[in-house]
Amino acid sequence: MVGEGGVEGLSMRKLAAELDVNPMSLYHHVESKDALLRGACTAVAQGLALPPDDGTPWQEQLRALAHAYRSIALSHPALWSYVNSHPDLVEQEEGMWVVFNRVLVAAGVPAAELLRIRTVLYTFVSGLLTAEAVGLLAELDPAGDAETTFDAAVDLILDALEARAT
Amino acid sequence: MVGEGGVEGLSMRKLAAELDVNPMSLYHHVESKDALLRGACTAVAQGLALPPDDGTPWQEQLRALAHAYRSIALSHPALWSYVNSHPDLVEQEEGMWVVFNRVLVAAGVPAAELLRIRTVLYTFVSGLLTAEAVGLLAELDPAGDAETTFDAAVDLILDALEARAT
DNA sequence: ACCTGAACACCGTTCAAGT
DNA sequence: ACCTGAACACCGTTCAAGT
Repeated sequence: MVGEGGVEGLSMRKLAAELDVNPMSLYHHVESKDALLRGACTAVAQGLALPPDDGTPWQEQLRALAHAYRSIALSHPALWSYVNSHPDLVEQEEGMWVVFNRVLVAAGVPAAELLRIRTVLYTFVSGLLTAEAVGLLAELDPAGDAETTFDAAVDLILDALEARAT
Repeated sequence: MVGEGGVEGLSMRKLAAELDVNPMSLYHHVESKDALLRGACTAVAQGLALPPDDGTPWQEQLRALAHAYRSIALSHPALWSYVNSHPDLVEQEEGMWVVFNRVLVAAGVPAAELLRIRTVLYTFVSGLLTAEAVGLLAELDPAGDAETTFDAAVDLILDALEARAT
């Protein structure tokens, strides 16, 4: 909500100015700039629309999870890149990891490899979204449409998982 | 070389202090802090060991390229994360993209999909390396070894490419 | 309990002045 | 051609003092 403007141009002083208040008054409601950003991150993370555990095939659920994640990530690119450089914040996304596990198990990933595969797939998607958020995607594939590229990426992951299951 | 110490704690003033010189003297040799960082980035990028075009199978060449990239990326994590948020710097890695193209063509990727596949694979690997550089990898998969995780990731990509080729 | 002004220790960068 | 000091417009944060 605050970082809506630019990227990381948020400053306590500007924020205070926008709120018509003394910069130092902020420190009565938040411990530090980092604490404020963390709060904002967990707030937007709440908006992640996790696919329910109905009977739909795992492929569809994985696709749904990926798109839900893309949706919130790109809704606040600045905050998301902040999350991505703060491991503890990523790990804190409890619900997501639970759903991710469930889907991968359904996909036939053996328990011994679950953590590794999950981590690899998460960082893969995370890398693509970072590229999109930062404008790298448009630079590397100017003719391509971001959404279809994302779909292609998810397809590629599904291919790999299915190849691995057999 | 300069950013060896921490992450982005490099400041023109500290750098000048370390060089026992007036902070403002630096601006006679470099246009700005950004220009300096760009210079450093292209300097380390020179060290990328591209796999030669001998007859070795594309799988091996792709693996070699991936590991070479990981090697320079992790040798200067701070600079690399700087590169990753500056699309023009990424694109500038001419030689790498040429080799990447050659390998993907050898892997049977049709010309029409080359750019998209290449972009997706690059951002995938980039995401994993970012996770490793920032400590996210260790947090998400504490028991895992970073190198074997990277190998697994490359294997997954090879699986997907092979599945796609048939 | 909340707010405030002054202050501290930093930034990147400009610019006029020196050698 | 190179260096320099002072200055500008910023940061996040502390702290003593106010209401």
